[in-house]
Amino acid sequence: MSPGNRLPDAELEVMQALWQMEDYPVTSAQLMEKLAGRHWRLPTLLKLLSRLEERGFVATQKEGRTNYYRPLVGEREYLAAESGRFFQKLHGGSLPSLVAALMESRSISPKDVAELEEILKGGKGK
Amino acid sequence: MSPGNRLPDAELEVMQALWQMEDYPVTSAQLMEKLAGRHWRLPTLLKLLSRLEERGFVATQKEGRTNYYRPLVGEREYLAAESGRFFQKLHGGSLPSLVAALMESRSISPKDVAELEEILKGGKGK
DNA sequence: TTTCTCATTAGACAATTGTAAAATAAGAAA
DNA sequence: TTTCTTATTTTACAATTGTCTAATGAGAAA
Repeated sequence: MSPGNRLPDAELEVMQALWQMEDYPVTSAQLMEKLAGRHWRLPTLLKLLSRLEERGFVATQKEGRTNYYRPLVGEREYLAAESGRFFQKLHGGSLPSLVAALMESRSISPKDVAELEEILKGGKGK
Repeated sequence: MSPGNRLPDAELEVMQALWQMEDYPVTSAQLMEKLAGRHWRLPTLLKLLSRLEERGFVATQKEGRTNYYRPLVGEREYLAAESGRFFQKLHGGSLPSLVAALMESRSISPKDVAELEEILKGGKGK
């Protein structure tokens, strides 16, 4: 089944760190390192991981005192679901509306869009 | 100053209803009508409006017993800010990533993108 | 002017989120 | 086997959100 809901910001950050890992499973120590910038206390990260487990986003496997984590939901999968929701909710499914907003926020330029078009030419057309 | 933060879902819905109104100011009764589908109790809507006022999203002006509301933040403005945030946070500012996600969620087709390109040709280029 | 109506404001409350201090517990070290 | 370490789990808590019910209050109706 697909990711049903938006993740809270802090949990999303943990998932993003997890998705960046080279291989699985990983320990909380490895995640702490990747998330060093957040200056979280270890229990904070662990709590977020346990909530992510409840949500079905990560699987935990314990070996003695240590926990090993791996993602159950892929990044592509989550980005697709969440982007679709955002697109519908805020732009009513209008691509021109979305692109206009991104240009207005100076997030993209017309050139970006043109380049994108190039890439899509020859895509799995329909 | 620009809209600093993401609006909670319920408040966003109120703003969307407000943005759809023909002319301002409007009363809570008119908003209730536009939001009929939500089946909110009147105090619920009023509370959301008061929170939106605190945030600086709407201006309230009271005439005797009645309140009149008008948006202080425009839809374009909010969509630009929020879309930019979303784009950065989830896609790291990568348009290909965003478009791929939208295609994967079946929210758009390559044709949509092609049409968009048409529209942009002749845009305020650079 | 007394009372009724109904919009607005105040309170209230449970659920969610962000973050961490205190309590556990299972190996490691003595 | 006794004690120390330190990852994990429990608790805790304040802030935010979604929705209401109860309390107000200002015109309208009597």
